[in-house]
Parts: sequence; C-alpha cells; structure tokens
Amino acid sequence: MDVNKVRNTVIFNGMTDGEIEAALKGIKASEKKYEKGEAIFLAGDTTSRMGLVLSGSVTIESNDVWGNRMILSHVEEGGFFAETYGLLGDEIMLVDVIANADSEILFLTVKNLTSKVSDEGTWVIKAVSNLLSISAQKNLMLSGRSFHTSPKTIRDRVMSYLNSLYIKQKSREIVIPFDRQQLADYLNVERTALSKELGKMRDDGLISFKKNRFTIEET
Amino acid sequence: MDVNKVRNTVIFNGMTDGEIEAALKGIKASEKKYEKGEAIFLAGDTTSRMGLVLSGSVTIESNDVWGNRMILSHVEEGGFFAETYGLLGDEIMLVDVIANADSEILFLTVKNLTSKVSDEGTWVIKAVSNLLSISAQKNLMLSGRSFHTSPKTIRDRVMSYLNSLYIKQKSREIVIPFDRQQLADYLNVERTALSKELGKMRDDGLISFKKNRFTIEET
DNA sequence: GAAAGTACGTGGTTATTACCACCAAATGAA
DNA sequence: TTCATTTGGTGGTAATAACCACGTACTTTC
Repeated sequence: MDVNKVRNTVIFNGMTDGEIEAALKGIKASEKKYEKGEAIFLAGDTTSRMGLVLSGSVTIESNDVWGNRMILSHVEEGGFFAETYGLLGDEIMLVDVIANADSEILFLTVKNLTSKVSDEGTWVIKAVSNLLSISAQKNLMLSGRSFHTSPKTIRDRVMSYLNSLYIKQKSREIVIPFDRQQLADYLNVERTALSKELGKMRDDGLISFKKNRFTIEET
Repeated sequence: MDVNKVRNTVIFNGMTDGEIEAALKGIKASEKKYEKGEAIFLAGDTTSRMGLVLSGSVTIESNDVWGNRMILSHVEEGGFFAETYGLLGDEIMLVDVIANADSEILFLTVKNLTSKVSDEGTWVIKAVSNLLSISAQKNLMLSGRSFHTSPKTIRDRVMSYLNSLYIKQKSREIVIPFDRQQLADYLNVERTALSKELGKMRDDGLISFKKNRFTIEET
C-alpha cells in the first residue's frame, strides 16, 4: 500500500508516515478491485472490516424480500463505508454495498483494534475504546430506525422493518420485540392506523401474524 | 469519587480499580447534585463534558421558540447523556437536559481524551480516536435528522428544523444550507407539499422567507 | 370467577400529504 | 439579448393516515 493514497483520509489523521505504515500493517489493510456493479458486501453478511474507497465510488442500497430496491447513499473517493459494522464485528448488515464504477477498495480490519487494545492499553485507550463501542452501537440503532421511518406509507415502513428482521433471523417466521403500540411508536405512525394496515397486508397475502409472531408469505 | 459507584458502567469496562482511579482523575470526574426540575444543560450550550447518572434520572427534552415542549428520552441510573456533544466539544446542544428527580450527576471531560491522545499515543490509539470522532459526528447527523423527521406534519417538521438552526445561529434570521428539494428530502416530505405548507406558515404569520433565507416572526 | 385493566382491531370522519400537470421567476449559457 | 434550464410555487385530486369512539378478547388481581 502506498501511504500517499491514504494520508489525507480522516482515519489516519495526525499520524506520521511511519505510523501510517505501521497502522496499515496492524490493521491488515488489503486492497481489492471491483468492477462496476459488483457486490462488495451483501445484506446478511457480517464483517469485521470496514471499507475505504480509494478510487471509484460505491452505493449503499437495500433490496428487500419483495424485490424493491432503494438507493440509500453514495460513497465517493476517500469516503468510508461499513465502519459501524466493522467496529462491532458481529452485527448483520441490512444493506448491500455495490461498486458504482470500477473501484479500488481498501479493507481495514478495525474490530481487532478495540478488542486488542483492551488487554494492553492504558486507561486512556480503554476509555476511548469503550466510548467508541458505545457510539457505534448507538449509531446502529439510530440508522436502523431512520431507515424504517423514511418510507412514506405505513405499509412500506412495516415491510422495511420486517425485511430487516428477516435478514437478521434468516427465517420468514419472525418474532418482533414490540407490542403494537411500541411498533407504532418505533415506525412513527398511529397505532390504530398500523392495525388497519397490518390487516390489509394480510388480506393482500403479504404477511400473516398472530400477536407478535409474523410470517412473510411466499409470493 | 468512590470507584464502586462507577465500576459497572460501560465506559470503565475492562479497567482495574487502579485504572479506574487514574481514569477518574485524568478525566476530571466531578460530581454534582441537582434537584428535581433543575436544568443540567440547556439548548444552546456547548459542553466538553458528558454526564453519567449516578442516582436519580434525567430527561432529554426539546423546548422550541414557539413554546412547544417535547420529551425525547429518559436516562436512568448508570446511563449516559451528552456523550456526543462532550466528545465533539464545540457542537451546540439542541436539547435541554433536566433532572427528573433529585439526582447525582458525574461529569466526565471526554473532549481532552481524544485530543490529548493524538499527540502522545501510538498509531493504535490515534486510529481509535479518529474512528471515535467519525462515529460521533455521524451520530450527531443521524440524531438530528431523526429529530426533525419524527413530527407527523410538515409544519411541525419545518418548525423543528428551523428551531434547531435558530438555536445554533442565535438569530431569528436563518440561512438554510438547502434548496427546496433538498429540504424536502431531508424532512422526508414531498417538495410541492413543502412549498404549500411554507406558504401557509407565512400566511399564518409564523415565518417569512425568500429563497433560503428564513425569518422566524415574533409572535 | 368476577371485576378491572390492557391489548388489539374496526368503522367512520377529517385532516394532511402525495402526486400530477402546469406556470412563473430566476439563472445561466451562447 | 435570447433561449434553455433550473428552481420554486399553485391548483386540483386521490390516496393515506390521524383521530375518535367503541367493541372484543385476553390478563391480572383480589
């Protein structure tokens, strides 16, 4: 890896060239090329590596069980993706990352960073590392919720939510951790309107449910 | 400070008692008592300290220019608040933190943590510290947006958004960084519907605007 | 097991928004 | 300038959700 390529990225901020070289080694930096359209990560994956776009660009997108595709964001040269997943290591990704052009990606193994640190570091690094975990965790919750509340109809919000659980639980039979009122609050809709829409979705053959057990019907 | 009181909180995870003591000193831990109803932070403040609830509980709430109050969350014993603001240090808080009962709060100066570290640490701690900044920054953006998209009507979303800029810019004359389409996307509403609602709000004497300059009218 | 409370669903009404077609003003390039 | 493009606004309509009132089933408690 050429230090010049990464010197200006945020993660190597404040490091000398020597440190960057050490970091690249310690962080197991590995470069890989992708062709336009190729998948870098797929929903359902777990990863302990985050990505840094050296050239080209990638899109973060969601493709749900029902075949709906949604583009969530672009990441340009110099930008990161999957930091949160990489940091937490065992969280299941809910989105796909696709090369938007021929791209060079640098993968950085950041999971070990914080765990390794916990054994050997001083209290300072332990504290920073703990804060990073707290922050990453919160991040994941926030982006999850914002993801499920951005569709404009109740039906689409429910589908977005159920799809994420489908990916996590890898089963069309889904147990949700909410009662109706809580689900309504989480999706930012009114409870009775949610009940009605769930009923319609059942009538339309999309789902069936009883209490907090939902089943995504085969189409 | 008694180590026993904080040993089980996430931020001191993995530290020996000796390290916790060193940490408490290095992090300038200071305890303060608040009576029920007393303000711990107010919107418009900046802080380089985060809060840890030792006893009692606090509420995070929003009180806007128009006098609307909204409770956003509770933090119980052992929980944190203002971590993101504390970490970034110079971000203006958009919410109030109020003691929900007689409470003991431990303030931790976390800003210095990451900045101090940048000078002296190894590449590992620098990388972790950089990641923490990235994560905190992203966090702030995510929670801001989710804050402005949770009201159910377009008007309330606009008011929430303008109020946050009012707090940041400390002026009733507000320049927004978006054109109409971008504002609509940010607030998760349809552009023409937004235009209409802005017109109505002007008719109702709430605001006036021209292009991306808005003025919050005195009521 | 009766009473009270909680959770969920339905009907009906109204308010709000999305959506489409279109226009006007502002911007910018030739 | 003139033409094309971008940006913001309006009218009208259909879709959607909020809101209120209420009923039913399931739980919990005494």
